Amino acid sequence: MSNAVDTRTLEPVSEPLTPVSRQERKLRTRQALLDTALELLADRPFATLSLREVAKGAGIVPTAFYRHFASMEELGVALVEETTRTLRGMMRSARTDPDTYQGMISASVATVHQFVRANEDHFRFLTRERYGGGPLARAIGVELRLFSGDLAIDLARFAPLRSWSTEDLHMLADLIVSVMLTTIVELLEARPADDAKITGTAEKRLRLVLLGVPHWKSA
Amino acid sequence: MSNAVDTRTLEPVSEPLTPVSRQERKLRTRQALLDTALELLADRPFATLSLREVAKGAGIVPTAFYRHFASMEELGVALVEETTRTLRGMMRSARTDPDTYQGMISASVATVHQFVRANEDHFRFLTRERYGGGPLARAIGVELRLFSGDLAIDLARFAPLRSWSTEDLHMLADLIVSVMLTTIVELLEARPADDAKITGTAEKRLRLVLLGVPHWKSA
DNA sequence: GGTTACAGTGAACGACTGTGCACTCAACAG
DNA sequence: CTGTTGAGTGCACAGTCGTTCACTGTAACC
Repeated sequence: MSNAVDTRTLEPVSEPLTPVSRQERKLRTRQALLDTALELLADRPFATLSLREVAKGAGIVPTAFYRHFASMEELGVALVEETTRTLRGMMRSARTDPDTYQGMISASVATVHQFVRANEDHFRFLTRERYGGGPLARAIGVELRLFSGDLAIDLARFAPLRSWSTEDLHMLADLIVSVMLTTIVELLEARPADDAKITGTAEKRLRLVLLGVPHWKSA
Repeated sequence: MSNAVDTRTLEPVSEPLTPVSRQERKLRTRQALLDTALELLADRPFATLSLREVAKGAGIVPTAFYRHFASMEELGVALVEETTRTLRGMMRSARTDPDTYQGMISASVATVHQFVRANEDHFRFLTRERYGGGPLARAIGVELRLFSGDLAIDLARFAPLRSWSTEDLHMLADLIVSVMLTTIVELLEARPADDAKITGTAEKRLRLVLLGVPHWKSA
């Protein structure tokens, strides 16, 4: 019930009695840059971030930014990688033994719910930039396709889907991913009080989709 | 096969022999502002547009912009209204007599395809800003919910859906809308050569969803 | 212990931003 | 015909932006 991944590490609690090595300091400022960027991104698109404010938020002077990234776009790519790790963690966590449909559905929705609430910034960034255009959207698109591909492979292990063509499996996986993305956006837009209703609807949608599976003919 | 809506009217072909009234000139510059904005938005989010470049594109000086909109945000809202008209036109065009599922599915997908290709800028703007945050995303969200509500009412007329609760009807409508949105994004990201494949997949997804309908129990 | 590598500094640049203000000049109302 | 209205102009302003360059101080290396 608590295998969420939290990457927030803004400040170490203890003073650096250990004088902290040089490269560790560097890594720390790099992470501070990523963290403040993600924080600022809570309510605006990436393209409106300025190098200067990210640097200021991380506590360094603007020009020092270049010691870590060649440009804001490069930071954006790093951000995609970081948030993508969360996504993969979620997938790993949701992978379950071929059980009943209903069990799989509610477990998956619960996992999504839990990861979204534990890493709101990451998912906000991902869903916001997914359709935002530019290189970030493309990078996220690639990642989501990989994700969907993995899901297709997982689905192939279920008995009723053994006979499906890989094309149809991908179609189903994409459908499920798009339902999940919709759910994620709904969660991010709502107050946590409405979580139960949203996850309930999500489960219904997935049930309806999977209800068609036994009657599918590829035509 | 050609009831698409094209709002592009950058320049009138004929010289204004009719001296054009004052308010008509004003409307024309206003439209020029909206048109250039939409054009610039083809490959970047709205938040990165500057008042100055929109004004320049419309052929007026920056300060004259304020004769038409109090701020860029107000122009954005007007843009949402404009693109939303296209969306409603699409819905009107897709409304069809309760026929076979398959007929309804392919007709709807064809309508979406046709409208997207005829108004790429509008749909690009809508899908880009839908998740972009800020007041525009909220305005678009409201509009999409209306759209989904209308669809739910239409769905209620189909025999197999007569007995469904309104809640479940909304769930189904949302599901269909999200499939359609996914399809729209795919169309906008792909070259027109791949249109057939994309619409084919879209039809499959809808077929699968509707296949579950007869077996649905709200549970 | 002397030297080097390098994260971070601070001033400066040219370009671009939104907005205020006084203006022009043609369509309109009386 | 005369006076008013208002879309569009031109200048000016105070900020912010990304990026340059020469610099400082210290951890790491031989």
